[in-house]
Amino acid sequence: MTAGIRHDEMRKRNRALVIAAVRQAGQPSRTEIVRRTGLSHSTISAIAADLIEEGTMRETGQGEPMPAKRGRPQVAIGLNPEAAAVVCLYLSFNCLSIVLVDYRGEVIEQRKHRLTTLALSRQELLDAVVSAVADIARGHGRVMHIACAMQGIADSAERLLLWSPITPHSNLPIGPTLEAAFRLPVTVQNDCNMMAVALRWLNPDRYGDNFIAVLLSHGIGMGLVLNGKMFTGTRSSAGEFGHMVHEPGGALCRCGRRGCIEAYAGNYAIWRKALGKSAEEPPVADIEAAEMEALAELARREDGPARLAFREAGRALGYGLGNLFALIDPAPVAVVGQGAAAFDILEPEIRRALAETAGGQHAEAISFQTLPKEVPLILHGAAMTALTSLDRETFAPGLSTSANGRAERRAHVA
Amino acid sequence: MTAGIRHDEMRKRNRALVIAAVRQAGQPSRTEIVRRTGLSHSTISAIAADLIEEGTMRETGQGEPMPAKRGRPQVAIGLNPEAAAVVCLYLSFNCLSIVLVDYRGEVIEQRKHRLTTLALSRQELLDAVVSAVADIARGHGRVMHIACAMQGIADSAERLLLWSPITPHSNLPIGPTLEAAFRLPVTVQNDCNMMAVALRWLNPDRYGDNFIAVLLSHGIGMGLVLNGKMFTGTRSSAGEFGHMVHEPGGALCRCGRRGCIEAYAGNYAIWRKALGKSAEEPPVADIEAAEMEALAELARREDGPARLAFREAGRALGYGLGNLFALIDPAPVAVVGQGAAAFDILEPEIRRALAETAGGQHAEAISFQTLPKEVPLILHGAAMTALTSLDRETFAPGLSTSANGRAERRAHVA
DNA sequence: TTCTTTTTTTCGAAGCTCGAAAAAATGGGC
DNA sequence: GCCCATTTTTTCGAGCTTCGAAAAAAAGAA
Repeated sequence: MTAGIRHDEMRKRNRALVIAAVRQAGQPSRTEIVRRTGLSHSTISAIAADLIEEGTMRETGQGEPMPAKRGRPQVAIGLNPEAAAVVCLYLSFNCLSIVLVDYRGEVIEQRKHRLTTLALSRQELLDAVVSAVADIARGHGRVMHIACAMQGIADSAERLLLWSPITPHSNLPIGPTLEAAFRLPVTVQNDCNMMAVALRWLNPDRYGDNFIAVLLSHGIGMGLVLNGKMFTGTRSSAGEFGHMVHEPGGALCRCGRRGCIEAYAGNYAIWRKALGKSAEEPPVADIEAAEMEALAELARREDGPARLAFREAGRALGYGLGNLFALIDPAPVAVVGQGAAAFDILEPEIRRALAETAGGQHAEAISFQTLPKEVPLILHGAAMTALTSLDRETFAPGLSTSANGRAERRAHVA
Repeated sequence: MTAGIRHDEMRKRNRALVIAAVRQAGQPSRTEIVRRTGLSHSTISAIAADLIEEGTMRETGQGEPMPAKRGRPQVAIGLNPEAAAVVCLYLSFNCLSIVLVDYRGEVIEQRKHRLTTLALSRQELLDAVVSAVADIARGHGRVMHIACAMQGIADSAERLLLWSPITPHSNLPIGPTLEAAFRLPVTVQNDCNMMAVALRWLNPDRYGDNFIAVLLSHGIGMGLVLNGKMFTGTRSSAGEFGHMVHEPGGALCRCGRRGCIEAYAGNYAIWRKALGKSAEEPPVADIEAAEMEALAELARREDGPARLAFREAGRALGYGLGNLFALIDPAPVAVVGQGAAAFDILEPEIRRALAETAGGQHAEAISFQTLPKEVPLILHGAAMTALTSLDRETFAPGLSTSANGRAERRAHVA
């Protein structure tokens, strides 16, 4: 049983709706917002006036040069870049990428720190993150949110990094640490989920209510959007696609179990097989991108263990996707990361395996898009997560009239 | 971009909220509704008065004898059983179960028709369904919805039975046929989804926002609730858990493919293996419940092919669940149908396999509940689906005041 | 019988959205 | 260069809805 709709909440929701419409449309006119939200001209006029006066939005002359029509020209409205800023960071193996983004979503500043994540102590790792944030936020007064994306299993509610391949430590309190240091709301999310969020913003036609983002890199990750919502099981991890069992008792996986998809399709698995090593060989910690590229080139050129390795990877991925599709019906797939660069080698085998599964009944109709660079995608997803959270929680509840007082009183009581 | 909230829609939603609260609580007082919905006393008083005047709800004296407290006694409110009735039917192998249910959810009448579904022509099957509905609805004027649950793959939007093991025909237009015959809204759903809906109503504490209902019977079916919503992929089928691949290229499945979970854990698979037949043997159409029961008894008593068959079934189920849990995190499981009666034999092997998967990290913590009888569950789920649909679409939009006219005009325009 | 307590209804206030009409801002035509 | 047509945006009054406070109702307790 959800709460009933109160009168003041209606305004709050409609404000949020207007902000969302502007964020999606870029620089819509009031009339365009009317069309998108279904609200009346009068209401949009009132809400827009409020939001402009509060500094959340601003009139931006003519955004795109509208086709010169007769009649009063439309006034474009955009989000005010100075209304807020957010810091987004992506913690991955030996690398901390960090960006400062304005309220519109434009990157203000961008840095990359190299660090040996496996060697750092708990405290050193936390310190590195805190100082990177402090560093990039320095001199920018309006930072209002910090969004963290990370490899591994995150607990979004508690904002912990439960487990990650990049560090031997578990239950890292990234969220609480940042919150204590900066007194700002912090979100902690799995990197693949952030990819999915980004894809949705970048290409809503293709990535609509149901789709899958697969990260093929040293490990295998997945972000799942189902029924129009990011799916994040009970924790924020879910989508442990890479650790579905492909062959019971099969190859040794980084997670210590056997036969996982990742143990056939992760970089380390392809590398291991291509170099003729045993499937029992413990996974190496990292492989240079150039080295994987060289293996792919070799596999393209000649028949041999390299080609076999990629084939086996494709087969594991195909069966895995087929099993997934059996559960959730076929949906568009985005293949992101290192593996996207070698997708030409993987694809035939993926489709062959898919065709043998229930989910792949029309295997040829399933559509893949490849995006080799994952980092910009992940950071963009984190930024949009942070910004939409601001939209809702900071800019929507602030009512301009006295109803505000009422809402606040209620909040204190509850 | 969803539609904005209009003023009249607020009332509509709050009316729906009140109806839902009453349906869940049974016979709440107005004060109890206030507590559940978070709306004010005045609002509840007004909405309740409207709904009672319209005949949707009624005051029902004291529902349960409230503990005699001081003060004005609470007046229990309940749904008016005469406000509507719905017909729910379940079409399964050789059997058509059908019930008439009042608006409160109580069964008024209940019948069971035997028919040889595999032998019937398209038209004969449709006619059988229509005449069964006409039969049970005769003399009950207020039937307002027909809900169909069926084995197989349903297209809920078009209300077709796309494919089913119970008939050689495909794309059966069950929904359109019933709609044409009775001029009533008709819903068509997969049987396992209806089980899940029912479980949620019967035990909301256990079956909350994420859980799994598995039907172990001649075939294997699954209903999935994720993020508090029935998950029904792009069509209403999804959850083809039984056709996830357990062993690539393995045993022959009823679907014609190889290695599906069902080809190890369906009744026909257990029977085939227990009787020492080859895994290549084409699946038989049906097996008597008594015969399966006898096999289970044999497996309990002595080591041998029967026990082996159940073990293999458990192993396939365990790996399948483990792979599912890898994707969606562990969740409570309800095991329904024939297989629930033999769950004592299956469980150890299920847990053993689970423990070898990523999703089964804490295999012993995953909790199973067994419910041997699936039919009442399926019919109850269909009834609740029909009734909540009525709640929303028939009783919530009917505003008592003149705002109604406005909403109707709008609906015509749109 | 009167007082206390709890539930339910009534009543006025405040806020929101809406439709219609007015105002604003521009291009087109003569 | 002026006036009209057209489109966008704002203004204004009406109509609902929710809410809080106070009153009314309906019992048990003293």
